[in-house]
Amino acid sequence: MAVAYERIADELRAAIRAGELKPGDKLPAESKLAERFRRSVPTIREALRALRDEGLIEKQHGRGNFVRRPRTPALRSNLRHQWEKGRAREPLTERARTGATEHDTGLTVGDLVFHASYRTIEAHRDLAEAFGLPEGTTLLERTYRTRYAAESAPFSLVTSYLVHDLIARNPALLDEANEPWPGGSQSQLYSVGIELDRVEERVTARPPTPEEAAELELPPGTSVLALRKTSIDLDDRVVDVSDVVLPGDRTELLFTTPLERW
Amino acid sequence: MAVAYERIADELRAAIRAGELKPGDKLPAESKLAERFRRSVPTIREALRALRDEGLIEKQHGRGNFVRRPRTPALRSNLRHQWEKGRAREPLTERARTGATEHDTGLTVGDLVFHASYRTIEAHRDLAEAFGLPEGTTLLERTYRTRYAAESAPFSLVTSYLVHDLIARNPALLDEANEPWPGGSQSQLYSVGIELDRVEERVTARPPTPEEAAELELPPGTSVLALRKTSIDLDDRVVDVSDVVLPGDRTELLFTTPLERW
DNA sequence: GAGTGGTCTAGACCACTGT
DNA sequence: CAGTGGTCTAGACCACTCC
Repeated sequence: MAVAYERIADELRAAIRAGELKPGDKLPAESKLAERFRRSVPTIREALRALRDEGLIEKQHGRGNFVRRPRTPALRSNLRHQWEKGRAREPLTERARTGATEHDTGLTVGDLVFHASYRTIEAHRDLAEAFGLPEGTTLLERTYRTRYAAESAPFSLVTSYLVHDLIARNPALLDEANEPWPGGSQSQLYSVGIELDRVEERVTARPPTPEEAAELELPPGTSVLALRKTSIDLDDRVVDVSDVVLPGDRTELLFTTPLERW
Repeated sequence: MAVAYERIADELRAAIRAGELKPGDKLPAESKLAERFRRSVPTIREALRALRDEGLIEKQHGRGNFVRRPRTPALRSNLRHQWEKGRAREPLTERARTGATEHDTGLTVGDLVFHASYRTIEAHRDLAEAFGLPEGTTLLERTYRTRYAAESAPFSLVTSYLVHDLIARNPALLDEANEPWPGGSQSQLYSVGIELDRVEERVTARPPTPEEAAELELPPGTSVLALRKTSIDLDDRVVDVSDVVLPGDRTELLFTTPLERW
């Protein structure tokens, strides 16, 4: 114990928690801290790295080290699924007005930039299990990015899988040029006669891969929420599996569980 | 670009992803890697740190660097809330048989070790907002730890808040010596005439604080799930607010959203 | 150009693991 | 004891930001 960089990190952490250093404040230069604590610069940097890994500070090359501001999180509620289900059978003009993300965020369609790309793949083991189908089943893989028009980073990375044979009845569903499909996935499934019974979402947290960190513009010292959404129809078939990666520091998932009366 | 430690990390990462280095495998010693890549040891360590921060490898002092094995996650389903509600009014003997965690995990009561401590506090702003009550309202703060008998680290850190005046009618609720209360929180609330209408859970992900990392025995390069559970009764009152911290690498949250029929 | 953080070196010494 | 990772030094040079 009593390792130098830990003592330094403890002291700075205490100052931040006590509010002596407020969000947005600049820390003294690394060379100044080295003088103050009578340690070499690399040792100071070790302490600062620990604080960065906790999400407490942010390093800005050429500018300094700053106390990080907590992010205001975007909300994603599971009520969106019921809302989307109600939307799915509405006339096109109504559906086109706004989507589930707009419903969650209170934004309008013009605030968001949307991109999708499709390809067909064969189910590997993980996906085959999720669908309850044999390995090698043909799937349609759809990759989605949505971002605020004013920001460069998308707020989620979505990969959705559909069983090719289930949706091939409506060829429009196989063409990415038809995205964004007004009314969302449930409307697409409705066009081939599928109605959802329930949605299951599995949530875990982990550090981002370098690819995810780059695409979501995540600073070091942040986590992602990994969400696997499984949509199940009235016949208990899994009709859609979606993997969603969300930045942990700017996303809040809200799940409401209604309870039956006594 | 083309920074030395990034190239080295990329090469090792590719080897792990390709399966050339399998989970549990030992990497070459840092000094060997330094020779192989013709770089100094600190540079190698920088690359290894990046891989550790991604959760790909694990450092073991005096032994070596190892490819990390994926953890098998414990499941926590929101169906537990309805299950607990049904349980709350059962006779004591029935309630004592098993709790919600046992329901989720399939374990029996003897597999788990439980600890609780109580104290009264005054609501600060964050909590007052969550309850929709004035700041300074007296709350009962309950801190819970549950762990597998065979493991030393708890699998969750739970802090629950109840409005003191709402539950004071039953003095047994104010004494931590009565924990674990058979049937859980909903049974406790039932003893003062409260029935829940719904449960709301807000989920975010972030790196652990050093205190959380120590208590949950989290290795560096892991994230936690931070869950705030709000219990709302039939009169739309918030009757319980619980903050739950779960290790991201060994927890999976499952939320099922049933949908109304067309 | 001054100030600041980013990368890297070459090596010392300590602490832990296993034989 | 040998092997390995953990901490730390003192300094060089590069890259970015801002005046």
